[in-house]
Amino acid sequence: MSQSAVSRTFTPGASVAPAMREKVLEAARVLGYRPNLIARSLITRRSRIVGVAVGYLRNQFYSEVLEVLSERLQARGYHLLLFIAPQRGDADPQLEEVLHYQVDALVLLSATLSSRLAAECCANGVPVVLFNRTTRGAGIESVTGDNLAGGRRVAEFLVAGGHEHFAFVAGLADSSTGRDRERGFREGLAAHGVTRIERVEGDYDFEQAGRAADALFARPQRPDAVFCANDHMAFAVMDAARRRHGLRVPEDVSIIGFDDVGPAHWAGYDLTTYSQPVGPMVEAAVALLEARLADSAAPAQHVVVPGELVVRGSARVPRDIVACEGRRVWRGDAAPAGSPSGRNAAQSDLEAFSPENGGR
Amino acid sequence: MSQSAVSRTFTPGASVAPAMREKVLEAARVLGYRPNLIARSLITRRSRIVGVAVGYLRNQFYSEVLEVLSERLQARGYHLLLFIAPQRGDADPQLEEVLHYQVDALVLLSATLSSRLAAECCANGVPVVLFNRTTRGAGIESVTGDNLAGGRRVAEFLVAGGHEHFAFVAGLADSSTGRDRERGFREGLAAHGVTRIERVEGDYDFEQAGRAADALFARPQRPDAVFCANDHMAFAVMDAARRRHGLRVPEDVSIIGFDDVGPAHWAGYDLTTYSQPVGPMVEAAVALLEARLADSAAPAQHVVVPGELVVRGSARVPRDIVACEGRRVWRGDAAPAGSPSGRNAAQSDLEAFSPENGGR
DNA sequence: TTGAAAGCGTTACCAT
DNA sequence: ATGGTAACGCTTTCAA
Repeated sequence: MSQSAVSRTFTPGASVAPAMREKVLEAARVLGYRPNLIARSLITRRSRIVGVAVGYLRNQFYSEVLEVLSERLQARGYHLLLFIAPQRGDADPQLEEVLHYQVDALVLLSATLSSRLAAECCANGVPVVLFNRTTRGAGIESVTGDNLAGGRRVAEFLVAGGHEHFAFVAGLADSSTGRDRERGFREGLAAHGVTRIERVEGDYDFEQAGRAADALFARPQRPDAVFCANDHMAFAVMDAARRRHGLRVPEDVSIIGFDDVGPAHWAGYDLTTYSQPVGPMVEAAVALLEARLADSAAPAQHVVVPGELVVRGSARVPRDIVACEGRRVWRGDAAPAGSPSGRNAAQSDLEAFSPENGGR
Repeated sequence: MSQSAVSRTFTPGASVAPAMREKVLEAARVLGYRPNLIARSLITRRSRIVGVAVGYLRNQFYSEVLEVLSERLQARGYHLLLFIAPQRGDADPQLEEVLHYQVDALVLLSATLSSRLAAECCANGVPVVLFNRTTRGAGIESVTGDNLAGGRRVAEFLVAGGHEHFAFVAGLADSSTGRDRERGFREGLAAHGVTRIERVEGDYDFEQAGRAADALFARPQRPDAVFCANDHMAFAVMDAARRRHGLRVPEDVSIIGFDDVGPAHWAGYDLTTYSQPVGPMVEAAVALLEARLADSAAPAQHVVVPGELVVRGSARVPRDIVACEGRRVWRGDAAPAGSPSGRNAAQSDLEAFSPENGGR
């Protein structure tokens, strides 16, 4: 039988007689033959490989995203060539190699990876999706959480909780995500006349955030409300507060993060945080990718996926907090329309405050 | 200029005149030309791609391994095609697709992935390295921590700490790793005449481990020493003990894990655990891979990388504990020869017990 | 429905 | 040192 027959057998929907099909399949079984996808991609000019670059996996947010992204992409028949940026030094030259594999698209999973490369890919006709980051450059898709609204809502919540001395643990300076969270936070506080905010740099790094917190808690006017640019740093800040400065959380100091990663609901931290819903964010990224792959002329979009304030035990709660479906919600000014409120919800879920559910 | 000239320009160490080299490079710059690694691999029959399959990334051990593995592989010019096994259902058919990309080797990063596929690859001449798992099947390389010794040492430590009622939170039944840890634990206890061990199934899953712990702590004879088959489950067990059963750790119950993942040293958990050193384990895996790639007839090896008991605050310590270089070590019976002990070490590092260093 | 032949971008080999 | 050409394993096009 001919090459063509074999090709058709392994091409879904090709016209091949059942008899021939069986013959080919049988021969393949005997010979241990597998179609070589690399050779295929040479002629079809589609590798069905998506390059994924990520800064670090220690921040669980990225592990979670990678896990879901991989699942969704695999479900659509894509495979994923992983690139993890080295700790120190410029990642670009190495990342560039990924492009040599003729990836169909590139997902940049990091608040900090260079956008020079993104622009270059884009110029070469390789769709790029920035995940958890934006850029001004045209033609580049991006998906982020609602950093601005999140920062603002955290500010509202902390003000309503009666806090007086505010601090912000920043990420990296060249991260649009961190900047937006900070801007939202500042705007939210400014709306209540608060302009003085202690600021330290955590660099999105656990150890560095711990040191920054040490400095913060040693200042003469110790803050009683700390907003961290992500959960990963918030854990370090909580460690510093409780273990090294003898502070009780939230009695002495309230700490709030951003992302709502897995460990945020672990009892050891029980972190109040603003969520970035991984499922919807990944779904948006994949949709953007497919749209672009189908029509390369489609205009680049920037999708903002809404999150919510997840009220747990690491921050003092305002008096008007309410229990709803086993969790605490705070309406504040910014609650979505139609969200439950008032006595009924509170009534029906009073057990929400039992220790099992995050009461403190 | 010819194709050959271009090829040589991009082949390190090929003989090409500087003038020609420049000419080619200049043309490439103008045209935006990049060598197509896919086409190259078609002829060289080496893709420089390593397939990496992993069960889940929520267990930080695997995120950490993936991060280091990626770094080491990239440093050697390999790239990594990632496959994450879906939560439910058989992963084999999907994983099989990875093989169609002509990967140079396959790393199975999971205590539970099927070994049928491993055998098949091996038959096709694709080297396979099992990471954190072994198999009886011949021809398959593997790297594990010292599960047996670890389990035994944990047993010794808990006995020396004066515990009386022991429990084991198991992983999955078809995991050689989990079985070895349990066997070591049982042997270690048996050496001291303890044969009664409460056993629950945690399935390597956070939620399941939490439920298992709930059952455990509700039993009439509550254990005062719990060994968990990995850290990931130990966190859940600690949460259950402290939050849902009002138990103090380690006063009421000692909890010990296995792996020494990042969060184990976070103050919220401060977990005593037996380490699996990620760096050396990955190094071993890569060495195995390269040896096999260089000489495909080399006999398969099974490398066991030694770990150590990392003494922190989640388990009651024996009286003969000693401070050494900022950390607590317990000599017990199993200490490596030449490890520091006695008054000098203890003396020189008394500050090891300050709060900053994990004292409790 | 099937087969023959061209061609995808590269390297290997052999001439020059 | 350089160029020509075959080959890698596949899909595509065209003819039968």
